[in-house]
Order: sequence, then structure tokens, then C-alpha cells
Amino acid sequence: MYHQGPVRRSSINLPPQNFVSTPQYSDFTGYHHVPNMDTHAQSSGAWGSHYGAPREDWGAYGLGPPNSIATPMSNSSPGQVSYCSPDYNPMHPPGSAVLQPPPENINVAQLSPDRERRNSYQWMNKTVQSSSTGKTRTKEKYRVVYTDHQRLELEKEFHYNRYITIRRKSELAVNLGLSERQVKIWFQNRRAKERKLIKKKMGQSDGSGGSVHSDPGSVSPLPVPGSLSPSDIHGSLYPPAGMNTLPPIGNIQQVTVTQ
DNA sequence: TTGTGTTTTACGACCTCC
DNA sequence: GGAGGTCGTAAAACACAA
Repeated sequence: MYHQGPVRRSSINLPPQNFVSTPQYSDFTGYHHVPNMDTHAQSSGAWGSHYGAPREDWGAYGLGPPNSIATPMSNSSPGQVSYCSPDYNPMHPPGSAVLQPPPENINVAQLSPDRERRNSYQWMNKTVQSSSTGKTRTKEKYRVVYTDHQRLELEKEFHYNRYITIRRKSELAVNLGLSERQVKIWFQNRRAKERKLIKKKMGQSDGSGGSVHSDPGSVSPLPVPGSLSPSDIHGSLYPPAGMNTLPPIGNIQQVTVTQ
């Protein structure tokens, strides 16, 4: 997904301690993903028929059996990244959000010991003004690089839903030690990336009658608005009803997103 | 080692909706 | 007016060929 081929980020196969398994997503009320997603905990078809088989690149993240719920600092074996959506996690009923301590309290180097740059996102709280243009840019560095864990969680969330609710955005921000703005922008960029990939695919298969082929699990359909609770729709980032900005991927049955 | 191309964050401009 | 959306783009981070 994030990486072209198996080599782009060899460090993606992180040791288990790199994944601070988050007993998160507990407050998931009203956050309904696509149908079948509540089968996460039961079947190895973790992403459900709606999304098809897990992406290959997800394997690169070490996605293990979905029900291999690892507790923080647990001895989950490598390749087993727990992900327990509150949707299907009875351990954390709605409203009992168990949040990770912000990464400021976490030894970030422990999360990605092989990449010192990963400590860098802590400076993010401040912004400075560009001397010449007056534009505000974050301090010292133009951008930070998110940790594998952060990206993994964001990707998983994205895999569930292309549009994150305000509630989930807040939870993710807390859990991952990012600002809500960062989460929002990540999702924006992620959707842009997906559109770009789809466009690319469409370009490659143009004239083929629009029959874009691919890995069924690669690009999931847009979230069904009805799948969100009214409260979440109201406060969600789901595009407003009149917004005509959605990519026409509703017509795309299968698109491979390979990267 | 370096040059180059790609990907990833982050932002601004502009839009719609409430 | 503020929220979030897309689109375009800048620049850092990264991979890889030469």
C-alpha cells in the first residue's frame, strides 16, 4: 500500500513492540462500517466480503488474524497486529473508550528504533511563520514522517471507511498522538492518493469499457451514507450531500490499488 | 555517492453545507 | 463564519539505478 513493492520500506516488518497495540476504537457507537465488517472478529476474512480479501500489502504490515487481540505490550507474535474495532470488541462497550497515552509519553524510539527521525513528530505542536512568505509552516521541518504504527492505524481506519467521523478522528488523534488536523489531512491525502491510483488504473485500461480489473479488496467502495448513524453523519467528515466532489468510483467495481 | 523519480505530509485556494 | 470536502502544489523522506 504505502510502498511500492516489497523493498520500499523494509522496516515495515516491525518487531512486535513497535506496535503498541491499542485497545482503541472503543467508542464506536454510530460508527458503522460497511456491512459484514462486524465479522472481523470471527472470520479470517478480516476485511469482509465487502472489501474482499485483505490486501497483500496489508500483509506487509503484519496483519494477522483479526481476532488475535493483543493487549498493550502483549507478546503478540510478529506479524500479528491486533486491531479490534469497538464495533466488534465487546470488551470496550461504547463510551468506555480506553485510550492510549499520547505518544509524548511513549518512547517513540521504541516504536521505531531503527528510524530516529520518528522522534521528530513531537515538535508538531508549534508552528512558525515563514520569514519571507508569511505562510505558516510547522517548526523546523517541513513535515514529519509518521511512524509505521500511526500509518497502520490510519490505514486500517481508512480501509474501514474513507471518511472518518469526528468522533473517530478524535479517538485516533489521541491514540496516535496526532492532532485532529493531522488525521483529517491524512485522510484527505489518502483519498487523493486513492483517486490518483484509480485514475491511473482507468488510464491504463481505457477503452476497455470501463471494466477496471483488480484485486477486490484494494479499493473499497465509498462508504454508504446510510451506514453511518445520523449523529455521526451530522458531525462526520463525510462529504456533504450536495458536494459533487466524490470520485466516480461508485461505478468501479474492482480496482487494484497497487503501490 | 549522487542524481532522479516517487511517495508522503502539509498547506492554501476554493467549494458546499449548516 | 466555520466545518470539512477536493484540487494543486511544495518540500521532506525515501528507493533505486548509475
